Amino acid sequence: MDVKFEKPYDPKEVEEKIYRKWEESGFFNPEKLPGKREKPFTIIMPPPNANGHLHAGHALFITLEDIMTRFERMRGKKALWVPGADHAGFETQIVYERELEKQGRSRFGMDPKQLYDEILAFTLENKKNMETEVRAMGASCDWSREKFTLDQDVISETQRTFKQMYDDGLVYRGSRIINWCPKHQTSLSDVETEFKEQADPFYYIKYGPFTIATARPETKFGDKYVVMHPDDERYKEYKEGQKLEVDWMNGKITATVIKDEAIDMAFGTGVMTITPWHDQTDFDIAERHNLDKEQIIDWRGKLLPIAGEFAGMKINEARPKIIEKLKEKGLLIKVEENYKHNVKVCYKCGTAIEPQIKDQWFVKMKPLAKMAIDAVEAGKIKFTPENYKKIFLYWMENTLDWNISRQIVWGIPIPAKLCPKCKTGVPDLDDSIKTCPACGGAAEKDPDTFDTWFSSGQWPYLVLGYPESPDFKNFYPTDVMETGHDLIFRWVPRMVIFGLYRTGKVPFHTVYLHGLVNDVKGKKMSKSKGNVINPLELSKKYGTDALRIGLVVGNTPGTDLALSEDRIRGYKNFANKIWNVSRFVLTNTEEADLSSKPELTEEDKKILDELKTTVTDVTQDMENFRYYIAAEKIYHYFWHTFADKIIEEAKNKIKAGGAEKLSAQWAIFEILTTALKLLHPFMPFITEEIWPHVSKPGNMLIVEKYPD
RNA sequence: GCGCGCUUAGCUCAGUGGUAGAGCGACCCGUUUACACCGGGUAGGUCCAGGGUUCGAAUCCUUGAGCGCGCACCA
Repeated sequence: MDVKFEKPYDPKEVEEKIYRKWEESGFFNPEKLPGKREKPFTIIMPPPNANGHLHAGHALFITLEDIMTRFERMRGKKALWVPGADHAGFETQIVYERELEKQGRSRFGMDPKQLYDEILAFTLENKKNMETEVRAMGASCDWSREKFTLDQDVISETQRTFKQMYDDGLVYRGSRIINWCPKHQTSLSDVETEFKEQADPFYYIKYGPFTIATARPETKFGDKYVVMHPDDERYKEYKEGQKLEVDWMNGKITATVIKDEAIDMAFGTGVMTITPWHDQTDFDIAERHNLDKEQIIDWRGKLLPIAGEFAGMKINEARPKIIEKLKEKGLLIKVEENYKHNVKVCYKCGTAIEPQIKDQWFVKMKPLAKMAIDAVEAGKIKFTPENYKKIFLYWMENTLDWNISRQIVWGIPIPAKLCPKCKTGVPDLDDSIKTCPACGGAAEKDPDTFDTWFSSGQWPYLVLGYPESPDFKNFYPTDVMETGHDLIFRWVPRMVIFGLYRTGKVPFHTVYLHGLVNDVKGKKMSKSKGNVINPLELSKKYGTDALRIGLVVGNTPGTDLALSEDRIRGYKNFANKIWNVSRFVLTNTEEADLSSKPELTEEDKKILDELKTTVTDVTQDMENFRYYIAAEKIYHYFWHTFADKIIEEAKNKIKAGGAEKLSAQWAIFEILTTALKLLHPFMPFITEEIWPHVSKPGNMLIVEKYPD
């Protein structure tokens, strides 16, 4: 045995070399694994965005998924972990727009083709960085199967899904209220918006015989319907459909009385006027009563000619002027300052969302959600932690139709033709439709792209080459979907829905949701706060193994982690401990003949029984996704039982010589090799580095059999 | 408003019916060749509060308080 270890352990020298060794071995590819392996174990990696560098959250998910993969590989499964890269539509386009801004350019007015090509080049560059960083984390994923979300087969299959859903009546073209971001000039789905609490003045305005209240006077120019609850005694003299002459912002108008139960009698005066074009509730009321809808604010957030002298003004500029005018006209009754309400904003830029009516493609969610609910209730998908099942079901039961059109170039084109005349839209996969099937007019290509989640929701089966590839037959459904708990709404339900819809099977059997990685104070990391911890730096400073186990120990699924450097430093010391224990064991067993099991002392038998108990215990935790506790148990056993007690006592036994010595040598050697195997999923580099010294040169721990 | 969590040692958090745990930090002692990236030891907790179930509750039930998160609404 060769015991020429340097001291202390230096991860820098080891990690790259070991990773290369793994890649050259081919063992990341399940087909190249040694031995007969029947059962597959599959994880599809949530593809990191190819628009920047890895952050701490990536480091955590790579570690967890690598632990799962390495564990199952060592247990003799055909382990497959497929890496990917996400073009990340809207997100990447925003990142690139910032780049453009820095150069004094803007995407608006740019030729779409040129913009697309520039973003593509930018993305491919970042993709390379991202891949290098995933490797640096020790990910044992099969690079030969890597997929990019804009690979041609992914695009084609995504587009086919769209067509199929249209044919099945699950996708429709609709003129409905959507979330419009005036800065980014695109519509957004509900999960791409957030609510921000804001304090604004609340204006009480005279509207004929009524008083209405609003925080948004600038939308009120076209309000010609006044709505109250049918049971409201205060207004029972007014009848549905009754017309009233009202002196309004820009002169006299005719208002119509509408009765609708959506009105909250207790709120404000119990009367409101509606702006169907710019408000969901108002839109719904207008739909129910078949009322006119008129656009007041344009796509850039400026007032239209209906606003009279205010036309062309931005909302914030117009508002005080409008209030001034209302005052002059004697229409302003009172102002309540500091009215707190929630404003919907774009989740990326924080700009107030302007609801608008727009012709878009929508997915009818109810029937799809039903399939997902049934699958989960039938136990076909399990959640870790379990309470996310409730959250999943709750969301699924309350889902709304999903707008999948985006007015950005960076994405998968919606394969459809639109008729500018009659607004009809039809899918067209092979660009063969030239005239509108409804009115015969010239059909134009839909310039929009899909919401990223429309394609990434199909990721599990697209990655495996659905429907033709043998990989799909061999590895689908996958075993685990491991992702952040913030994606429980954005991503997980869509994968379940699409998986069931297109393949008839759930895409995965287990959903493991990790928490967010926050800074040491538990605050969310963000560039603007300057509290971002770069995992690559930690890896360089303390070693990847230390980073990995530091991210996992005590980190229960679903719970956010406050990451401190101290924590990682502690595990660097542990790596060094492993190193030194290995040196000790090797130097003290070097001349011993351990080719066959010697007669063991009673005490050593007991020690080895205890090892077995630990193995069983840890294995059970591993099988049940309790990595946070498994890691801690191995750590504790290795350091405070093995190193502090067993080895300390072994020193005397070795000195004593004879049978006692040989027994002790056998025991410590056995414990070391077993412990290295248990540790390998968590700390793959150092354990792999040591392995040839305790095994035969050339043997690799990555494919050793997990102890039992 | 609805939903989901959390509240345990100075800090970060495990534990989830049977005499309170870890890491980090603090304090004291110790350089016996695997390791000072170390070893030995010490201090520190009415396990948020009240009520209940139980032989026994940090753990189960119930009420309440505080905190966090998600969803929805807000004319």
